Amino acid sequence: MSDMKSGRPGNRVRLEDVAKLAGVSMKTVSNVVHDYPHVSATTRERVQAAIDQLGYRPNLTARTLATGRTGMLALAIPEIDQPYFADLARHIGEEATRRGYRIIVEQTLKDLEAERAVIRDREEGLVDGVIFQPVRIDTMEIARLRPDTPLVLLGEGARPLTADHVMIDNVAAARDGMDLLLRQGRRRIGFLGMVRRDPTQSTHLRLLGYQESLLAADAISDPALVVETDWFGVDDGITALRAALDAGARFDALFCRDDLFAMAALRVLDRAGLRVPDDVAVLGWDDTALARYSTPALSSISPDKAAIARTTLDLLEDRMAGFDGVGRHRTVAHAIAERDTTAVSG
Amino acid sequence: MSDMKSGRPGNRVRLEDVAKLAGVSMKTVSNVVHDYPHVSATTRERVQAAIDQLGYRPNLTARTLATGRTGMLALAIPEIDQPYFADLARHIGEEATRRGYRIIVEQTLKDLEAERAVIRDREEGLVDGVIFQPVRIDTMEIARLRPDTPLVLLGEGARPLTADHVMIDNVAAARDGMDLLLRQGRRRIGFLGMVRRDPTQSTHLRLLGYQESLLAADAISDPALVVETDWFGVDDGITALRAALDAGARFDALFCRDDLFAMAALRVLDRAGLRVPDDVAVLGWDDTALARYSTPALSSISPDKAAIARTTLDLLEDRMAGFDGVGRHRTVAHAIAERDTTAVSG
DNA sequence: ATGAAAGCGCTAACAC
DNA sequence: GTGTTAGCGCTTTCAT
Repeated sequence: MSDMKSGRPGNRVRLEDVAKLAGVSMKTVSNVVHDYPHVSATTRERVQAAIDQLGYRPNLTARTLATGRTGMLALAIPEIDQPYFADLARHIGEEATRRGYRIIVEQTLKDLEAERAVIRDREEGLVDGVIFQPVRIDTMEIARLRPDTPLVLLGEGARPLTADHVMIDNVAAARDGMDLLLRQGRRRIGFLGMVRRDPTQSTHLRLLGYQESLLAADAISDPALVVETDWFGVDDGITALRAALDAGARFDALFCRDDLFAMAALRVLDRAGLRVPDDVAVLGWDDTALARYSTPALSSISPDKAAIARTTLDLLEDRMAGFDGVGRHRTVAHAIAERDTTAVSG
Repeated sequence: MSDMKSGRPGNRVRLEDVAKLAGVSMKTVSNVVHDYPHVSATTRERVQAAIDQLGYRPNLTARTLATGRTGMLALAIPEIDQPYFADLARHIGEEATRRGYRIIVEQTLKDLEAERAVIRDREEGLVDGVIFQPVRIDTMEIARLRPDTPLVLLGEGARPLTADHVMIDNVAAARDGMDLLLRQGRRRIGFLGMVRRDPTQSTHLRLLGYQESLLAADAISDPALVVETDWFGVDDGITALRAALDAGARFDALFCRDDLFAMAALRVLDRAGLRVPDDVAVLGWDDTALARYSTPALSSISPDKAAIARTTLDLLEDRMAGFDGVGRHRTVAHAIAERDTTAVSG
C-alpha cells in the first residue's frame, strides 16, 4: 500500500536504491546483476536479497543509452496478416528470441512512404538491426542512405550492393514445381497470377521458371495460358481466372504465383465443375496455413522459412558485430509440399 | 568517406553537434525539432539547415530516458501465425501506428513461463503499455504483480480485477450462430472442438451458448453431438470428427469452436461424401482468412477486430494517462459472416 | 573485490 | 526568444 501511486514511472526502484539497501556501491550491484564472477559470495547474497526485497528490475532504456545496444530488431513487412508473412514473423520471432532479441513489427502496407520511414528509422537508434522485405522502394534509394544500422533484405525486390539479402531461388523453385506437373503428364499448364505492375521481381522470376520448364519439356507454351491479374489476392485471382475460362482457356494444371491465387483457383474450378486434381492440378507457392488446411489440401512450393530466419539472423549478427563488407546474397532451400491438389489419380 | 566507420554507434550526429554548427544552444535546436512555436523564423531556418546538412535524427533511447515515455507497446499473443492472431496483430498494429506507437510482438507459444516473462517484463520500462492475451497464466498471478505498466487483457482467460479487459460476448455470439442454424431447420447440430483441458474459458463459453440455444429451441441436445478433441488445431479436429462419424454420430450441422476446427470439418465431411451445406452446414469462429478463402467459403462468427483494437488502445491510453481505477471490462460487437457453408440450398 | 565518477543524448525547469 | 544546467538510470574506465 506504500507507493501505489498508479504505477507511473518516477517511483521505480533503481540500481542506486538496491546499492543503498545492500550497503554497497552501484558497481557491485551491477556486477551481481551481470553475474560478474569476481564477487564474494556473501556480498552477492546480500545484494541479491536487496534486489529481491525491492523487486528491482534494471531499466532497459538506461542500459541501452549506456551501452548502445538496444537488443531489439525491426521486422518490416507488408502485412502481418498475409499468411506468408505471418509464418515468416513466427519463425523470425522464434529465432530472435532464441538469440536474445525482441522484435518490433513494422507493417508497411505496401506503402512507399511507410517503406521510406523504415529506412529512415534505422537512424534513430531504436533497434540494433533491421529485417526488411521491401515492395515499393527503389534499390538505389536504399543504397543511398547511410548504413547506420545493419540491414538484411528479404524477398526479390530491391537488392542494393550495400545490404545483405536472403531469398530462395525463385526460378529454380518454379522449375521444380513445373517439373512435378510435367512428370504427371500435364501439358496445358496455366500460370495464375501474372500480376500486372507487380512492384517486386517475384512474379517475373516465377514466370521465368515456368517458361523455362515448358520449353525444356516441349510442352505447350501459350500466352493464353498465362492469366494476368490486376493485383494480388484471392479476389483478383478469382476474377481473372473466371474471365479466362469464360474466354475459352482450358488447363489441365494451374501453376499459381502464390497460395492466395491457388485458393482462387480452387474456388473457380469448383464452381466450373472441374475436379481437382483429376481434371486440373493446382500448385501454390509459400506453403501457408491456407495450403495445409484447405480441402483438397493444396500442394505448394515451400520455402524453408526456418532457414530464412536463421540465415537472416546470422547475417544480421555479423553486421552488428562490425562486419562491413559488401552485401552478401544468400539463397535458402526450398521444397515442394505435395498434397491432394497434385496427387496422381488412381 | 569521412565517418564511414561501419556505422557503429558512437559517431552519430547529436543534438549538440547541430547546436554547434547552427551557433545556437541545444534548447533552441530542441525547440525546432519539436515545432515549438516561439522560435524566430531565421533561427528556425538556420537550425533546420544544420539538421539537414548533418542528417541529424534524434536518439529515441535518450529521449525515452529523459521523458519516461517509450512510445512502444507490447503485444503478447500465443502465436503470430495463427490466423486469428495474425488478423488481430494487423488491426492492433494499424491502430497503434495511427496513435503514434510502435508494437513489440511477444510470442508466448502458449507457454506458461513465457507468459510470466511478459508480466515481468512490464517492469523493465521497455514499453508504455502491454496488450496481452493470456492462455495459461492464472488470474491471481497477474493480479499479484505490481501494476507498474498499464495492461489490457484480451480473450476469455484470466480476468483479474486490477486489469482492463476486452472481449466479445462468447455466449451471445454462440447463441446467434446457433440461431442461424436453427432457423434453417437444422436439428442435429454438433459442436466440434470441445477441447479437453482448454486452459482458456473460450471453449466453455461457446459450448454454453450452444447448449442454451438448443434448449431454447427444443432441438436435440445429445452428448454424442459434442465432439471432444485433445487439443487445438486442424489435425486434432480431423481425428476427433472422423472418430465421431465412425462411431455413428450423425449431424446436419456443425458448430465449430473456431475456424481451424471448421477446416477440419470441411475436410472430414468431404472425405465422408457429405455435401456442405446441403447435408451438413458448417459454422466457424473468428472469421479468418481461412474462412474467407476456403471452398466452399466458410461462414464464421466474426468478432469486430477493428473495434477490439480501438477499444484496447482506448483503455490503454487511459491507463497511460494516469487512470488507475478498478479494471474495466469492455464487450465488443460481433457479427456472423454468412457464406457458402450455411447457405440455404435452392 | 569494491568504490567514485564521468558519461550515453535528450528534456525541461529555470534563468536571462 | 534563447541559453544553462541538472537530471533520466545504467555502464564502465580507473582507482584503491
